Amino acid sequence: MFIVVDENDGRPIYRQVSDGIRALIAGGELREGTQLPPVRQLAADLGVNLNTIATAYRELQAEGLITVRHGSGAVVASSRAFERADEELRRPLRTALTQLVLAGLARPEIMGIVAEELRSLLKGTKRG
Amino acid sequence: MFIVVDENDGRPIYRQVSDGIRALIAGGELREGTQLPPVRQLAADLGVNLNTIATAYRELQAEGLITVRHGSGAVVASSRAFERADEELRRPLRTALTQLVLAGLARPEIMGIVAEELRSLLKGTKRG
DNA sequence: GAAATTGTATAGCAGTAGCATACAATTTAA
DNA sequence: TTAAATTGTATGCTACTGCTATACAATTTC
Repeated sequence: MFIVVDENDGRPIYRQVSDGIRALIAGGELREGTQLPPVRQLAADLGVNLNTIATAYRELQAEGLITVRHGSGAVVASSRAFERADEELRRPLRTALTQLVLAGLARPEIMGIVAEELRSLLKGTKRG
Repeated sequence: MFIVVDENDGRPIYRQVSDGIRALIAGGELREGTQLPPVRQLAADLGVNLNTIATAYRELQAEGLITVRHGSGAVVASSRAFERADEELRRPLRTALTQLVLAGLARPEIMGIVAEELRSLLKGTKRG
């Protein structure tokens, strides 16, 4: 699977995994009904423990994005997460934008990067 | 000081503090040469331990944004952080955008929110 | 219904976050 | 010039988190 874990990425591994899957769902690469790989397989692919993957799956399930069942496995349940507070959605955006500003980028440059990232994220979805 | 710590914010307190100060520097509210409050004072204001603030200050110093000296205190050193890899700047942006997409927002809505946040962030700076 | 497949629970270890308290450098002012 | 005040730093402790290894349990397959 189409996900990488990076040692020097500040995020914990399970979050890197869940973030990666979120991006795939948001981008339409993983559609509702699609079966996710078994925790053991994805764990082996990424070279981590199966419990780490299980944690990622549980997080996604808590957001309503996937369904996890014992003997079967994990399936994409929706491409829409449970509703969240506006502030909660804006906070990480602010943090990211702050770093871009501190990197010395001007407003139009920043808007360009955002548009570019959003385009690449949504590549393969009808929505936009 | 113009910063809040939120229990239910996933970030550790010292990161909430450093992020808050970063935003103030990026937005021009804190200019080069401006003295930051002593760790004890800011700690008392926010109801946390002084070491938590000290950790935040050290993080900002490591990025070149402030200068910390023993008997004196912390001073804003620059409104430009040390250079960072492009990927490192884009990653948190992607994560934030993903959440907006999963919240069901369409591309123009998302671009609007981004523009709005960027505007509010840069309010009070000449740059843009 | 036995074997294989798949997620779950438990236990342990290392690292992180936060706190209380003691220490050290610098500045202030007597 | 030195004592007091101010300001950051270091140490030690506790709770929690992230990750792992291993054992357990539900479901599916044959």
